[in-house]
Amino acid sequence: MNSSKNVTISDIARAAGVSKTTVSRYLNGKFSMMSPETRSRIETVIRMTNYQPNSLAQSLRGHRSMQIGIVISDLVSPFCAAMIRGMGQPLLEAGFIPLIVDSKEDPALEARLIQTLMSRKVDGLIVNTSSYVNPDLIRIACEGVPVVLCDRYISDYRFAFVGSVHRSPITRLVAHLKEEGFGKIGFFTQEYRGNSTRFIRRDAFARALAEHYPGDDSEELTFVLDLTDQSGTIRCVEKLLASCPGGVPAIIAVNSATTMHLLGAIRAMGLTMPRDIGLCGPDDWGWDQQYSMSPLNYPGITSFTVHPAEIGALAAETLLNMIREPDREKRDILLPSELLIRDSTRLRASREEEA
Amino acid sequence: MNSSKNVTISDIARAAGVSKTTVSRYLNGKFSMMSPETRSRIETVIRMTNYQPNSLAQSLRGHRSMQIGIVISDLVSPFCAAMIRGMGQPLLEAGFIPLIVDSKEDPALEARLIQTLMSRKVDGLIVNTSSYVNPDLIRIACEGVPVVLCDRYISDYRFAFVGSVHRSPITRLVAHLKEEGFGKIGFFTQEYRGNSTRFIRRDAFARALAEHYPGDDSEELTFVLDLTDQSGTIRCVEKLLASCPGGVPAIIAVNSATTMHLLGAIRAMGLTMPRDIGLCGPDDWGWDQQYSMSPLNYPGITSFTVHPAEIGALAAETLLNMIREPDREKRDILLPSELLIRDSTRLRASREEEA
DNA sequence: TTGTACGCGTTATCAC
DNA sequence: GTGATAACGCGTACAA
Repeated sequence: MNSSKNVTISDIARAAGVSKTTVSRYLNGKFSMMSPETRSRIETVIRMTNYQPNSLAQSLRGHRSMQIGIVISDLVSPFCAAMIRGMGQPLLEAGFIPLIVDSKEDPALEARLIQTLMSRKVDGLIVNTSSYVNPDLIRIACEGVPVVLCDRYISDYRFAFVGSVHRSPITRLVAHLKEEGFGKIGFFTQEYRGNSTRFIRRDAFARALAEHYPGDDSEELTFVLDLTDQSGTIRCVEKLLASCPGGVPAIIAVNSATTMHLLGAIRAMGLTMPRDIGLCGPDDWGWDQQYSMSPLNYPGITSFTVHPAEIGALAAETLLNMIREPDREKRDILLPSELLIRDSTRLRASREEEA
Repeated sequence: MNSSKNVTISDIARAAGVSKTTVSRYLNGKFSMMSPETRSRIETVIRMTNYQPNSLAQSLRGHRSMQIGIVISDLVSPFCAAMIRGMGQPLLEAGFIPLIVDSKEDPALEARLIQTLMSRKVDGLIVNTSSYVNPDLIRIACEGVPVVLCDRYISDYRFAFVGSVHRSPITRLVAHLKEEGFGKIGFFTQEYRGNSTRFIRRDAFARALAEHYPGDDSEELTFVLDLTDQSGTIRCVEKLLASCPGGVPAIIAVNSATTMHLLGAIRAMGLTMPRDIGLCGPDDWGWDQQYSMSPLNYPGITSFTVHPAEIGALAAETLLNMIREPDREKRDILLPSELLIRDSTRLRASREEEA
């Protein structure tokens, strides 16, 4: 959008010797309403000038901006990046352009950004929220703007939601670790209050522990890490090891960032997996699908699949449906997960090998 | 932007008992042009309705969309994600909103996306290109739309450019490896033609090799990998090992994705660093700054710093300057890099330890 | 200090 | 088949 004069529909009309109306009809494919020769005249002029209609004017006139606001909690996380990529295709194909903003896990910033998007007149909102309470968002939804929540949800309101199954993979992981003979399981997490995903995973851990390790206290075995503090993490791992004398403990990491972090800690401590300690967690980043030889694969780390790109794509499609048919009932979509057992938790096999 | 009637400037005017003009003045902070009481009346009404001006109409009227197009080559790469994050702050603070699109390293898609952005009337373009030739982009720049290239450049035209120093870090790396006593250096890269960054790094390797390893052929020692083919990579590593009988070879990886990939391969082959092989490369992802214990740190991998977020921020600021002062001369900005020597290439120290 | 009237580039309605 | 014309919501000469 520049100071230099842009070619408009009137210019085309004048050059083709027709009226704006006819050009507009041409642009919207109403070819049956004009003679073949005017059609081709217009076509030629448009070709020559490579004219493109001003979508701002179209939006103003048509009351639809064809813009979708996307609020993401942490753009640099591979999980979020993959979700965003997943959203792009369906939106662009439907003629919408995403306005992507990054709240950096800051609820206050998130609120401001949502305001910004609203004043830009977006036709809908996909929110991967940093908040757990967000009255503004609820108000917006009530005012009739289609909103889809993505991966994380908010209390006090039933939004359309697309995410992953979080509970059952953790449950199966605990059962698997028990079966392999691990003596103790620690759940290593980032701060999990105010984050529905972490909260559910940690809750699933607590319940599974009660079933498979009846004596253990899930409070004591939940370690809340600061991913920038390496020595703190090492102390937590040491504590877990000390709590399991004569046995081998295992770690369930709450997400991939924590897994990577622990991978570093375990190597720094000179521990061998699974002989000294087990490690497993979600593959939130979808790296299993993308890279054949990520650090998650060698040495193989037991994980369960998450599908961020698919979540994003489904969220976008859900939103598009809401825009097309506003009164359709909304239904949550939860993507299933698959367990991938790898060496980092194959304790029995490793023992047999040594014997 | 919904079917339900939105509150407009006329509504505010009517409610406050003034004209649209006065409200408009209020919105643009021209308080000196109205009496204190009308000002407060307007303020009240706007509060009550939480009215926000329609930015579409503002843009149409003012010939500035306050939108910046961002074309990224690979959104899911941590490097690109960090660049985008860096752009966000300056743009939003200046009142612009980024329209982010992902070309997925596809030049044809890139061209289409740029068209889309132009028809959305963006006020400027930041392009992290997937092409090496792009006449459309050159045409757009010539038509007066401000364009900044980011990290990668295009042939045949002098765009404003923000990127990293690529040549000297590789040179210093080769010198370092020579000094440590590595017998051979292999340059492991993804396809590097049509990618200015990879091309420069590989060229720097060739020149440095000629200086420090006069006999070696840089052609033979350049290995072009497919990051989805693990066995192919392993064969390349084996070839490098075989070419260095009685000595220890080292690998320079062209980027972080390749480094991660090689890390997996080396572990899968059961090799120990630096005893059996050396490994180093750029930290394109800025993980050194972000995570205290990334897999790059344990075991420590020698790397040189790259600053994607800073590149993004500087690119955004450069573009804003171009918008504000169109005729200012454009100057390339190249961010410096720092070498971080870690265990993966400390061959001498490792030998002394063993002795 | 305040208001009127026009134009930004489109599309939809209605008339020819 | 084609074309005036009136919106869409806002900013700004110009007038009062």
